[in-house]
Amino acid sequence: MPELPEVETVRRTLSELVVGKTIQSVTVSLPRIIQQPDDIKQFELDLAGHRILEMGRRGKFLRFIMDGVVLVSHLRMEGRYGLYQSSDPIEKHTHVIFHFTDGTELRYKDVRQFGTMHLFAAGDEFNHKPLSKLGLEPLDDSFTYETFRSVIAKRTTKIKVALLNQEYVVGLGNIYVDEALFRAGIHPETPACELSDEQLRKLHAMILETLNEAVDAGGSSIKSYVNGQGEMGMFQQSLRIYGRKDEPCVVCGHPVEKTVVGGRGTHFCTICQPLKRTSVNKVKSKRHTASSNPKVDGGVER
DNA sequence: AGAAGTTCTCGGGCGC
DNA sequence: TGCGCCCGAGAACTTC
Repeated sequence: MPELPEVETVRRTLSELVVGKTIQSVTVSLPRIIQQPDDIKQFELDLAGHRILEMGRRGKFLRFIMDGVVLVSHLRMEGRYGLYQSSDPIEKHTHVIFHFTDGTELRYKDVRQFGTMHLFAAGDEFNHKPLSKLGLEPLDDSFTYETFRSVIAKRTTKIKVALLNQEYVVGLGNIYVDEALFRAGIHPETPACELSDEQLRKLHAMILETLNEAVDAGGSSIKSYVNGQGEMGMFQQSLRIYGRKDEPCVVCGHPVEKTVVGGRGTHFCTICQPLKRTSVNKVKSKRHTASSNPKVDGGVER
């Protein structure tokens, strides 16, 4: 599925396509997509008559901000949105349709049926799952080296796994984690707590660089991802390590390796991203009271 | 057959 | 021993 750059691209596209439109009715043909409220009929009823004011994003979640309600949508692996005329034929794997008063409709398609939608009263969405426990927003001012280190540096898990955990930093998925680690020259299986200050700084910078470049390019398109207007993102051409198994490393020419880390296919270069077993553990300088959770929300409230 | 861009849940291990 | 945190494995589903 889309990671942050793809979701951001979809958000921008949907801003152009559906902001200002009023929902006349909603049709749900695959109930499992709707997580909140429990009752599908209630979901359909609660949305009818509402106007879309703005498109927001929190991590990989889209927010349809309406007058009084907010629809939180996650595309998971293969969810896609498209704007259609009501007369257009319904394509396969279309699970939710938002019928607008102007005769157009926004359709949600999802081959693997993993996507989710939650409906909340406006402003209440951040108080509940799935948005309540999300970590730092990497394109927000709150994503400084200091806040990044505060959530990552003490983790004993592999750095790739830590970066994929949305409770620490949001928006990174399998592609961009591999890309950022490659650019930073860090082996994906390095325990996060063994990274030097210098490595963490480099990693923080490369996460920003990779995500910003990808957003500017409109995201990547590995398989089924297409933005709201049906165009392919261009960043795929800029991927340096992801999907390049056995190809020569763009830096050193050594064949790119692929393994499994945290259950995910993982690409890396053994030369450019060495796994140091030396573990010259740097002393964790003054760690604050470990138990009192400093509540890192980095929320984009408003 | 196995893997595919994600996340949730469950259970075991570890430290306090 | 008990509790909480943390981590790894498996599951959710369809397609190629």
